[in-house]
Amino acid sequence: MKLDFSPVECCDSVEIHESLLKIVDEKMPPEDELYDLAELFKIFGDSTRIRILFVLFEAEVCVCDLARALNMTQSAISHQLRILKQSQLVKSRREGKSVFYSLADDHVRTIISQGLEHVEE
Amino acid sequence: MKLDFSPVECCDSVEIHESLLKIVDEKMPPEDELYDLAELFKIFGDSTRIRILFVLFEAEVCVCDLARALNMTQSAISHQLRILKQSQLVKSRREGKSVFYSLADDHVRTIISQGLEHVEE
DNA sequence: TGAACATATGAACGATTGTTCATATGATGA
DNA sequence: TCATCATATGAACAATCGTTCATATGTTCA
Repeated sequence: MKLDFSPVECCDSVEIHESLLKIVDEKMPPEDELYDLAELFKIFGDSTRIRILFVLFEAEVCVCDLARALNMTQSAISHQLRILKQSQLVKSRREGKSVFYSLADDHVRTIISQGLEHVEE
Repeated sequence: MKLDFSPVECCDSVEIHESLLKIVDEKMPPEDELYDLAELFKIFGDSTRIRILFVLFEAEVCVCDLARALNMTQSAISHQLRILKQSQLVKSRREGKSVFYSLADDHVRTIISQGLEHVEE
């Protein structure tokens, strides 16, 4: 990440450059928020997790059923559920031997359906 | 991905299992759509690309200014812009030696701000 | 308590990702 | 045409990711 603010600007427009820095300063969310945001979208960036979420949109489901419904191993699903839970997109509840997972809040639904709209057009 | 639909069901509730498969069949978007959706969110799952998009929310900018504003190499930015363009989140326009990038549509804004809401709470 | 079942988790693996470096392409103006 | 500036891109690298396998933890019931 080498940077050279030499007196001779590239794009030869110092003004645009200045106003750009102003934009970055004023409108760009703080570093940690950007990081969290990217981290959130990263969660949605895997089709296994998306499929899990689509199931949870409709019902509270235990790990074993989730695995069979999505045709994947229990371990793979469990690992992904852990990631979803750590990101607080999903919550769990134990009932006997089983653990039932459900959506943590309805925000997820909105984000995913916005994404779907973009993809479907 | 070995799966064993033995007669003895785990979670011992065949009914829930059946209704789950119904959900998956009826409510789950088709395979390729899920893939595209994950692919879309993957794009947002990197803070460099998010920062680029935040700048483009405010202005049409050339690669060189983008690189300086975000304090990154021209090459790194160019690579990411290519990804953003391939996903049709961003469009470009040549003006002399420079290439100016801008948002392809306002859908992006909505998706990102939904994400921000979730992160900020 | 011990067998059986449901879930969680650590290590290991191949696959994918983002950046860097070097260089190619494209445009301008002398 | 040549030098220069702006951008694009291919190869290489370390880092991260998702799955599998083996196994640990937790719960129930006999």
